[in-house]
Amino acid sequence: MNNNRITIRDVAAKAGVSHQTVSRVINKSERVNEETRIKVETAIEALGYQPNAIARSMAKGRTRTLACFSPNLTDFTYASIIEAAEFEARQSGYFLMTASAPDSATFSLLVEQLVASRRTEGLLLINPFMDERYTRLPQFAPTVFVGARSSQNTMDSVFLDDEEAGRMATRHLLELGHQSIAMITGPLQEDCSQDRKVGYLETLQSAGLPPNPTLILEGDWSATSGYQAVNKLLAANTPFSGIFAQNDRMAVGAMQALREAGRRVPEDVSIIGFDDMPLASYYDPPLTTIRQDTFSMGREAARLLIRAIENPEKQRRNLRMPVALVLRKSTMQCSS
Amino acid sequence: MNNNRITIRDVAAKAGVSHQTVSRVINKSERVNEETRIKVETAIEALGYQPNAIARSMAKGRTRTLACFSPNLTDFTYASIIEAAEFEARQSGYFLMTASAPDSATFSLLVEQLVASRRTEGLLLINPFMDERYTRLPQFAPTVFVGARSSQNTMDSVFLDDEEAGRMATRHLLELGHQSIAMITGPLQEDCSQDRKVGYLETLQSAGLPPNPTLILEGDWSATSGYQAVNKLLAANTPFSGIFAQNDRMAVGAMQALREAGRRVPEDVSIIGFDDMPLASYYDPPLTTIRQDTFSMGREAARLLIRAIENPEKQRRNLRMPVALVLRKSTMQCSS
DNA sequence: ATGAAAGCGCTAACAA
DNA sequence: TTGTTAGCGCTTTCAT
Repeated sequence: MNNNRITIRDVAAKAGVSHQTVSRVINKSERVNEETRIKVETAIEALGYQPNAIARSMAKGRTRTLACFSPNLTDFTYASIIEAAEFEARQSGYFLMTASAPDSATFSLLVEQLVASRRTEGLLLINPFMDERYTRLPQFAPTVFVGARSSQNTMDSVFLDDEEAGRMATRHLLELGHQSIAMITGPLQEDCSQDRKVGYLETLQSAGLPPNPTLILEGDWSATSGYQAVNKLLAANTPFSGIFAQNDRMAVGAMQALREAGRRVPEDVSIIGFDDMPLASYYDPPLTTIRQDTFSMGREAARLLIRAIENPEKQRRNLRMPVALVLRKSTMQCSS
Repeated sequence: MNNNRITIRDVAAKAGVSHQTVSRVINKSERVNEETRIKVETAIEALGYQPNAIARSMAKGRTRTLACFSPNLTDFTYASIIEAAEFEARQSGYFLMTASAPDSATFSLLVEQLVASRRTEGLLLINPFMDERYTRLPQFAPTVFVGARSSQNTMDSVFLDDEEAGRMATRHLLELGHQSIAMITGPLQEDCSQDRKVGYLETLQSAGLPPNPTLILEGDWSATSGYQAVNKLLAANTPFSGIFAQNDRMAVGAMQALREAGRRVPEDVSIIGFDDMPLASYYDPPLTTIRQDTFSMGREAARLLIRAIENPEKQRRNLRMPVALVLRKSTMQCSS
């Protein structure tokens, strides 16, 4: 591994110019004579010279690298946001260091090693809900929240219109004639779970329906938790003809439990999910759901972060992203 | 954004020592007196000093950063490998720059910007099947293939035992009495599709069954392609009672097509998938499949890469990872 | 055990 | 237009 340890000076020597001129060429500076530029480019080609990005970062004090932390990299929602952010960042010449931070200890360590150490110039924080995270945020690098509002005005954020989403899902079931609508929430310490719940409660209230606490169950986003929630619901013997699951995985778990209990979807129970995950339309029945545009979220988050890095004087923004109802076959007119 | 532009020299001044001594302290060098160490640590604490990783990289010629490219970041298989690799890398003090390289132009650019530029010390290449990629590999940094054998001995690789997987799936259907077994492959330019096909053909042959070309359909891993493949199969009017889909998404698409055609799974047609994707057990019926251990793959890939970086003299390895049959409800005894 | 000097490969600022 | 001189913040000699 002799490496292409060819430096700007080797090129300079070969081309018979100063290393600075080489620097001007690789930086596409205007102030360089056509002839010398060609000489330099020839030398670069001949030697196979590649600029050293670390030395460049060192000299310029900029790494053009962003950090991106999320609870994990496998949930489709996260992965999709990251993919979009990476794509958008690259358009602007930035790269992404990704890491999963399942707990706050890991998170703090990552902030120190990737952000405080100046390896990266900013942080994209996906689902920054948990525990003491908020207190461990980077001190000197801009941060963008994805999936949660930033409470202060010191930070950008991109998040869903979760209240409206909760209203939308609930309204859909109401319009189909359902009166007893159960809801399976995500972990209630997460803003989005709370907001969707608010939308649900509001909509029931507007319809003059009192909320029934036994119809509200807390899940943890997993299919298993949706499955268990429905079993609990069935055991409670409270009648219900509709379910609003705050994500598709829990909806799928719920469908499984209903199937096992001999309740048909949608004939006996209508169910609406959230996310529009891949293959949501391949379940039996295809899942009616609320779609979020993860691509736009990732893209906007990256844009905001780069803007915060390059124009720190501009005001921070909080982008509320729209959601959409996707009608498929898991909901229908209430028959009871 | 005044930044914590506190340098080693500020700390040195505050502690009344040379900057070199500070360097020794932060590098946990033995050769430093207890008292001075405490003085320095106090100064570090007081000033909130954070070592600059870029300057460190510059001086040491090492970035402790790995690049990881995959066709995308959202396919569960890829995401899961990346997550595991990132986790493993971090255990050894390495970080990961991830990027999706959907085509070879992007790939070449990324190799240049992330690897040739020495931002990263090695490359993890997930599914390096396509086009001219092989010719654009990094010249001076070690590379590990994930999901394909490296043909030369100059590179590590981690891949599935795809032939055995193909045999396993086919044997399972044969043992259930199925004689007409269709197969939906992935893109045939990918090694794994080819290898799984070889396993399928071998197993049929051992059973004395001649392969039927109309029963072999090429998909592109998408659910839609599985759906279309089955429709083509039905249109061809060739009888079949079993399907081996080379991934779960295509299996799910296939189930959809069968459902629409009024064929029951597994009563009329048994179907086995591949991957054991999340929620595979939540379909109706729960999907029998071949499981791959993506976590181990990512972990081993990262280990191999770090080994190649730190011990380049050691021989490259090609790890063939085992797969396992996961029995669920989408296959049953052949009734015809 | 500690310090001084040199240098990693580049860019910025100033001269020529 | 080009070259020279200084760093960027750290580590690595080599002295002391």
